[in-house]
Amino acid sequence: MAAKKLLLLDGNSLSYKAFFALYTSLDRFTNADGLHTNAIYGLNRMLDDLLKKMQPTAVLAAFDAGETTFRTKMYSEYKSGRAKMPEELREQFPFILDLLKARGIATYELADYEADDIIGTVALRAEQAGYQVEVVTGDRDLTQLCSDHTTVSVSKKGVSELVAYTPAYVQETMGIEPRQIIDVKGLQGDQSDNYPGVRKVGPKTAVKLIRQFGTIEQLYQQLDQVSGKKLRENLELDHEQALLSKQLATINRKAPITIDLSELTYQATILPELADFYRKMNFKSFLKELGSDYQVSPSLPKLDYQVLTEDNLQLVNELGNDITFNLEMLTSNYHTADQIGFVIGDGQRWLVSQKVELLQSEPLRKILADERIHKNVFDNKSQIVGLHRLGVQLANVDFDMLLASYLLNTLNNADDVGEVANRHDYQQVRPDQDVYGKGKQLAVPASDVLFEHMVQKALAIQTLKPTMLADLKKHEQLNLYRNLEVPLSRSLSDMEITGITLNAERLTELKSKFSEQLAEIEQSIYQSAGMRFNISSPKQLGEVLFEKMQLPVLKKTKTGYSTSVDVLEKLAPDYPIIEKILNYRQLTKLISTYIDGIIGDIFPDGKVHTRYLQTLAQTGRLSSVDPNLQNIPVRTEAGRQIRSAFVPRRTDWQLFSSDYSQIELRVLAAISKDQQMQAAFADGDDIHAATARRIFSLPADQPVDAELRRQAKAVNFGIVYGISAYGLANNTGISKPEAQQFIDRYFAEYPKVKEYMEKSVAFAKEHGYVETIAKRRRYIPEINSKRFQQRQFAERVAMNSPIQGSAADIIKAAMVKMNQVLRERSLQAQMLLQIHDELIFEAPKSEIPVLEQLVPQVMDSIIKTDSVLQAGTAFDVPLKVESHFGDNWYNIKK
DNA sequence: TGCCTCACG
DNA sequence: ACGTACGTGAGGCAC
Repeated sequence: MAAKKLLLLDGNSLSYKAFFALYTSLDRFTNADGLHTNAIYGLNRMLDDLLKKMQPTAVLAAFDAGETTFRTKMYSEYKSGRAKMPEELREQFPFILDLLKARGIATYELADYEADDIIGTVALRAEQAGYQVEVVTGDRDLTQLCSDHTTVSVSKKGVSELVAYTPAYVQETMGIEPRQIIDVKGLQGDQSDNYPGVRKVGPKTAVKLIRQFGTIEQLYQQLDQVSGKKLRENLELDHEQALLSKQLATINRKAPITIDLSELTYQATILPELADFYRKMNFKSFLKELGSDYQVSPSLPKLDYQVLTEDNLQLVNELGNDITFNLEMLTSNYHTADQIGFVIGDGQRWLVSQKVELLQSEPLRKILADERIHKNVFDNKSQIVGLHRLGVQLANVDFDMLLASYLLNTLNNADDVGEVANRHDYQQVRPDQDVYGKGKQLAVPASDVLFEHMVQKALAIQTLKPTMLADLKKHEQLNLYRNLEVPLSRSLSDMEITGITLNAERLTELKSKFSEQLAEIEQSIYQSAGMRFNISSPKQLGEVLFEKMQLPVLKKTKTGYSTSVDVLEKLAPDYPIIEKILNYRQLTKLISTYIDGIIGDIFPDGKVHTRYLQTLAQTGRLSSVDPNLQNIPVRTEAGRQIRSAFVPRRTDWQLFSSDYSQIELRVLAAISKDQQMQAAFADGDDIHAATARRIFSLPADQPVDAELRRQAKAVNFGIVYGISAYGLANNTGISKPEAQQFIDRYFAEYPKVKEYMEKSVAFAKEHGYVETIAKRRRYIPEINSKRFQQRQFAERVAMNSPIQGSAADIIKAAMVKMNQVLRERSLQAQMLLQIHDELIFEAPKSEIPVLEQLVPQVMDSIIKTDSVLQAGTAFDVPLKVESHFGDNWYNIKK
């Protein structure tokens, strides 16, 4: 029989060690529920190492049961004055117990006893039963247990390095026997456990005395033989304390433990629960180490499904009226992705196929378009667009799992059913990447694998629907979900499908123009530098400017010299090369991103079909990809010319644009209820000038100096971003004290704005999130972070998100309404783009007068007419909309 | 893949 | 003492 080996773990001290070893990464280790996982992770790493190294046949992890023990009864000050356990660690203990359970490791705690006593008692019993015992702890106190059969390993800094204490090692390093450790501690006391020992006796003296006398008791019997008068006096004075301290230091090896050694048997087999646990904790690397068998929870029943063919299509007619559907696509861009199959079912019956053309058959087409049948999908927009490519309609989408997940918590988003389901405690779906691979390996798997995966996804959607809808209700977000985001997903699909027409010739024309200028500038830069180099390489450019040419270094980045615009602009007046570099940068940016980039995105129909990401931005804004049409240049003339390539679909059509004027400041005025600011908007004032008048105490009847207006404008921006003096100073070139003065003046003039900022932060601290006028939430767990920098950032987020997010709510509501109104009036005009505070349409010239009246009317009345926006308190600020039109985007004028 | 830079609101 | 303006996407470089 193999040697019996027992591993005893000091659960508390090792958890502490693991927690602090990964303390700097505290915020990187969180799972979907916001639980910190660093200690759990660190402990698991340690377990992996230990189990491999020691190969135990039995394992026990011992824990402290509570704060009061027999020791506190002996001495009430025992362990008092200790720093409280950080909340970020405390919350991890229940899961540490789960981890151990999932690893098949026994755990034990006992009222009135510490983990040490459990370990001491079990170690003794195990020694007697013939075990080799290995104790692992972060606490040196346990070294008193080491013997010929017991080794005590203490983790040093971090958790990976262990120092093994054997009797020989104790003798060698301390010059005493293990059993004498308690005598030494009795004399010297223990600061962290808060018991005193004998005054003026430290480790050196204590060891010397114990080496001479053997034990504390023998020492006191022969006190007269102690050398040193003062020492003798002190020993005498603290006689009782010494004995008490020894008692406190002594591990109780006869604790009334009810667990039997036979219950500690450990088998190194992997349990399915462990994989589930890793998934719940978001431990991707550990999950991977388990191997492919454990990537999916194996405890599932085999799924039943039928493969649809032309011959059994009537099966779809037997489905109920709450249907889950997914058109499976291989890549994320659903405008172009390979459509590799579909699944449709009602929870009772699942039907699958790889032949997406079957969706065009009458029975399927009819069900998908049926207004009376509820559909559940993962991403409505992708489904509408994907089906549209097949000429199939999708109606009455009741549940969009991705949208629901995003509204519940903006962080719970991914273009993957498995990942999103995971964040809602549903662990049965593999991530797409597992099934389809990535990069070069991306491929459609064997049909049974594909079908199984598609059905798992559909089942997840169907299963999570009731709980997620219930959660939305709890958040009071059903209105936001049903009447804003879901309808918006349809409007966005329309916009994406329509696309915007590009004049590709115009782009190539601009490219040759820019390229010519670029070639000249390039040569001129090489001449100034006296060498050729890659100007686009920040590294090489930094070397040329700051080493070869010896320009002053104003700012550095992590990896070298900063060559960003703000740095270069400061240098520009003194060094002619700088202007050329900035010019070079601008032209290369225009060519690569906005000319070559966009040309690469043009579809055969001559248009670009961007995708609006509806579930990404943490504030509730949209974003735009492939291509990004929300950052087409406008601020410089050269850049702006790119816009001339964006044209209406026909020459007798026009582009029409309406934008909200200062929507974020109006939102701020409304939600803060600041009378001064509201009055300025009600009177139709120039808000930046009005702000300048107030903070600089200018007379009401005089025009405001342009420079002062500019500064006031910067302060207004700063306010919206969650102001700090440092940030304002940095961004405007004024000094920090000056910036602080501006801010103080601002808050004095707009007191309710200040109050709003404070309230927002306080709300976030109390609830962990902030919300917009439409009840959109953003969770900000960092608001209570111990780290100043993180907390500071979280506070700015708490101030800014309701403002940016409410503005997003408003324009989204306007978009839904606009789409509806255009349809009702049977206008040919179509909405094409949304750029945060601006909507762009194309329309026949003849409809322009209609739009000029209609669009601003819808946009500025939306706050009064839309039910979703009424969720919050009254919005007492008028919205202002400005409109423009022209025959291309560059020419859009009033 | 991470960093830097720069385009927009 | 700390070192930030808020929210995004894309391209090029260097590893």
